[in-house]
Amino acid sequence: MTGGAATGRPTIRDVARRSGVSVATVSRVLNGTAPVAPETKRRVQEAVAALDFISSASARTLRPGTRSRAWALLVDDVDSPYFAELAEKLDRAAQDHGSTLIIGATHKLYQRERELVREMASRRVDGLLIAAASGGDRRGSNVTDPPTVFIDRIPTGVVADVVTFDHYAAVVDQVNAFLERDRRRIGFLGGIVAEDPGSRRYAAYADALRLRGLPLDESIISVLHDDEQSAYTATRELLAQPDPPTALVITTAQLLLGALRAVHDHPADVELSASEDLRGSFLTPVPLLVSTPAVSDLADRAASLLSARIAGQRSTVPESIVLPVAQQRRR
Amino acid sequence: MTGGAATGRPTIRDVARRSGVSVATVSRVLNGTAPVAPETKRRVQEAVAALDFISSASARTLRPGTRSRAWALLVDDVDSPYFAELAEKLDRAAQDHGSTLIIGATHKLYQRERELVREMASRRVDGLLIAAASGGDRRGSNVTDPPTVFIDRIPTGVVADVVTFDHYAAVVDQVNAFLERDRRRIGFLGGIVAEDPGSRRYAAYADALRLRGLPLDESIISVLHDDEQSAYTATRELLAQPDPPTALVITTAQLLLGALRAVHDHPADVELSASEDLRGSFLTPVPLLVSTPAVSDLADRAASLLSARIAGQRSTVPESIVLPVAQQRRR
DNA sequence: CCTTGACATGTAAATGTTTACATACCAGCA
DNA sequence: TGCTGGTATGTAAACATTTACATGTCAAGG
Repeated sequence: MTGGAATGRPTIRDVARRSGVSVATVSRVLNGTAPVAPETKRRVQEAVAALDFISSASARTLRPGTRSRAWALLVDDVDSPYFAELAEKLDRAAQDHGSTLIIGATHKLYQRERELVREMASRRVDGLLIAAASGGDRRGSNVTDPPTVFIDRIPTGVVADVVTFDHYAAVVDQVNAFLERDRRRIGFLGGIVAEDPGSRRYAAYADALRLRGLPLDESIISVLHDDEQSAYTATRELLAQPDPPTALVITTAQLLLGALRAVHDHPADVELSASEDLRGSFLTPVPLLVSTPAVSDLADRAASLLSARIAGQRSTVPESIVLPVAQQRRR
Repeated sequence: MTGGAATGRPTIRDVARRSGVSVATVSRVLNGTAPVAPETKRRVQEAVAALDFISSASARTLRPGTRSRAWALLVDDVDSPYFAELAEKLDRAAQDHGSTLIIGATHKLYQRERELVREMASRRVDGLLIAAASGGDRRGSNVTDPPTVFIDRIPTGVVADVVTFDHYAAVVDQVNAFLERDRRRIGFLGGIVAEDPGSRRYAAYADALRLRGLPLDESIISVLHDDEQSAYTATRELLAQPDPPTALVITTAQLLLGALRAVHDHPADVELSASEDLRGSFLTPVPLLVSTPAVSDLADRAASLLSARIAGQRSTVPESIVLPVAQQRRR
């Protein structure tokens, strides 16, 4: 039994013993921080291989001034299509910076988000990427928190680095596109999320109509839970009215899915637009305009902003980056 | 400046100093491991709150016999629809077990997978969930590795815990469903992945045909890269032949997407089946039968198997769980 | 009054790694 | 010979936390 402690993993001491040198020398071989005689180096490497030694990140991180080489990403849910692309890009970015990405899902519970922030702080992550709803107020969060970048969510009560899309302009574009196609009775289908970016989208819808002198008609506005079934029901009800909308502005992918199912099951003369895309949206039975935010750009910007913060200047004034959103016609 | 080391975070010493007790007492208050006088406890908690003290997971994990309370999940890519559901469930499961899930993407590179396994070992995760392609041979991996459960991938060269779906039976069911509907000229569209589960699916397709006395016709079998564009082209070519297939067995969601786009753009008398579903698949222009594996069951089984391994019996014989796959008609 | 034991708290060792500092050796040179 | 300086290596402290062990106080029971 050469083995170290209860974990069963060999330690640097085991390697040192086996190769007949001190732990310092082993460390130097491992990190190449100082010259080591070729013969010694060979013996150490042999021992490392034989024992399958893997140094403990915990012990390494313990020393002051050392990075944990871990980034944390907080999202609402892991299984949203928007998240998938974001996580993919951020994972690559973190990897490019030699770090591991730790993902936490808040399920839109602010309480859970706070827990996760502490959890990540406990793991001493080098940086925090928050793409979660963050319903609560962030005031009072300590300055000793790790550097944080908010992604597509504008936090309340704190000035921080933010990278976001211009969701407002995107919805305005959608409304204008409808008007150009002579669709003037434009309804709205959105989630009840009071937070960003849902609120920005509704504001854009309302403002765009007002600007064109069109009335804001509550009978064709539906604000509901962000799930497919609710959207299905709501769409059917909206379209079954005496004077139904001829176009619908939809916010999320979930809602789009429900609306598509509704018009698929019960054809209607309506056009749709959505702020999130869906794989397979080209199969739409009705004309559809979707926003295709460049999520990979978003991720890149967030990653480089974060890595800059980690690298140094925490005193600099917070940055706020707003990316434009393109629209794509699916039919 | 009460602050501790370079990280800027207060340490347990800072809390001790501020509340006028020893570090041991602070630890006891934090963990409730021993009785502490009410007044003392109050003072400590006050100091903890004032300093926003969060104990270092690294330091805690250092002691032998201590869990890191982290699980690692290795997947091919973060942005596959199959992964999303899996990760969501496993994240919840890990949380239920008081652990954090760390996700790593291998991008189907075996080299990267090996790196990640070491990386996770370095972070001393309590358990490893591998849902990645694992093209390589796992022989020689050290016994001191953390407890590992393979998810929907049967590793070569090692006996380990495995939870998987009966993909073979699923494809056989698909073929039989076609035959019942008098579709006898059944083609195949699959990824070139030599590994599991792609290989199992092709075997099932071939066996099912053979069993019914049908020929294996290479002109309606297409094995290609697992991306949408390849599938689009391949589908068009298959259907443009003199004697085109009247049905297509498709493996992945990516391929299904391409095939759907092809038959959407160029209608044909063909029926499809797929081993993975797609949100919005109900919009299919042709009859479609999809496998709907109960991913949440898979995740649950994997999680409880892993947690059992972590809890104790590593010597027990490896378990192999195979879950059945249901089929759903989308049209 | 002395002993016993419960309870509250402190001291210090231990965990795995890195690194500042010390040591040892050896060649070159005055 | 004695010094200098470079190279290879060892020693031990530091990091943040937990915990075995020690210490001290106090009340109850003899």
